[in-house]
Amino acid sequence: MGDMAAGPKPLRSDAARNRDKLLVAATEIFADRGIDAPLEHIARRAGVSIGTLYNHFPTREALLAEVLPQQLAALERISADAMAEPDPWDGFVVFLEGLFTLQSQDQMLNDALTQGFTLATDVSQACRQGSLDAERIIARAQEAGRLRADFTMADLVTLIWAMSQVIRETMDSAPGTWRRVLSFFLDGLRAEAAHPLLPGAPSVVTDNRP
Amino acid sequence: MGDMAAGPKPLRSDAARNRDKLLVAATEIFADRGIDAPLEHIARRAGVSIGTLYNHFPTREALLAEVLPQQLAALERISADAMAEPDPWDGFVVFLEGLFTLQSQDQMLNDALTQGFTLATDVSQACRQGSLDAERIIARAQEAGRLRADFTMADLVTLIWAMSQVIRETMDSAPGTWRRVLSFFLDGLRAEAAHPLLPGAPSVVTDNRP
DNA sequence: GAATAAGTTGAGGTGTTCCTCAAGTTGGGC
DNA sequence: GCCCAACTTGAGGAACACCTCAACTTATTC
Repeated sequence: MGDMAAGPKPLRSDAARNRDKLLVAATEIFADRGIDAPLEHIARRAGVSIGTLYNHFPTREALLAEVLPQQLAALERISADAMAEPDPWDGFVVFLEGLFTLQSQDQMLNDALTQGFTLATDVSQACRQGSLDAERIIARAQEAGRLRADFTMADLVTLIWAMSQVIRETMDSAPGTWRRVLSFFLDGLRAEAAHPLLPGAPSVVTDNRP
Repeated sequence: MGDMAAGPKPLRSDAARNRDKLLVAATEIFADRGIDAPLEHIARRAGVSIGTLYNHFPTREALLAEVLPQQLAALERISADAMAEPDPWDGFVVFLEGLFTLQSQDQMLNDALTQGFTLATDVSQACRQGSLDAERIIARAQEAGRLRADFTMADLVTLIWAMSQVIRETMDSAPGTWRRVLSFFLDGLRAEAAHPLLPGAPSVVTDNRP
């Protein structure tokens, strides 16, 4: 009764348990080894054979598609916090700080946002949602005359690329370095700091990734 | 007579030819495949067996140590140009533009500067020389009151990390993007743009790499 | 033009990760 | 308690990159 909409198939109890163990293991391993961590490590950590992993998740992307959105959800909370900030510039800053804090805590997220928008549909879907939020935060700060007018969504993507590397490189030796870089960068994003772009810099930004 | 100071050993003619072919091939392959390119590719491009490559260069680092400084030399010319610029700020900008132009033209250099000061002694030696030049350029711009006072050499290293990723990511799809990011960043580095750092940002910079 | 030291070769061993599949195990309905 | 579909297992094949070394080739010297 009522399992008409259950869709796929009910899993056997042991299979369900293994699936969960795999998801937990994947979350951990991906978080600190990054998105390219060997799947064998995940299977081992889950106490399960590699065959079982492939049984449940035929590709690495399938596994990521289950694990990533969970982390990506944190991003929505951050967007909300940012919009809740009364001052639009502060909101923009809160958003960036939150975003990079997440990235610095989770290598998977860092990789995902970098390599990224090139992943499984579920994932890029979540990214797209994040993009919309970001766009609103940017627009609000610009309308208030606080954020320089020529800053675009594509520039945010580029900034994410830049910071992802800084985070990767300093995570162990000097965590927090990214806050310093961000401070400098933010000072260049204030409306009153804006100078003409360097000659040769593209002024029309072809959207970086679809 | 007079080969007392010749040091190592005179190479046989064919060996010398092969060595040259290897260096040329390495320069090309490293430049567009990056520092981790398979050594087999280099041997093949040189028209020589993999054994011969290992014969001449026992490790990847040994090969890099011959090829990199050659490219790194371009950096010295850029430093010179920068110091020749009458305006200290312009000099600073010229230096950064030159540096990143090099990086965007040569994946090897990009990787080397990123991963980098962790390489063979010859290489890190050359880096150290570059560091000294950079330090002078920074100091000059700061003494003129143009570059914000809290910008350090370690921040330059961090900036290089950041830009290396931007360059890697946009090289094919949108080259020149790095100029846009640099424009924004520079606007944050002007003395008059300086605001207090974000809370949590390290204000004393432990030198990033030895 | 022989002799030989110098140099070259590439098949093959090592290690890593990917992924598959035939054989074995087990949950759960009867 | 039996049975079978569902699930698990891990050895092993494929791909790639590393590096070595015994057998071969060649430049040079006399």
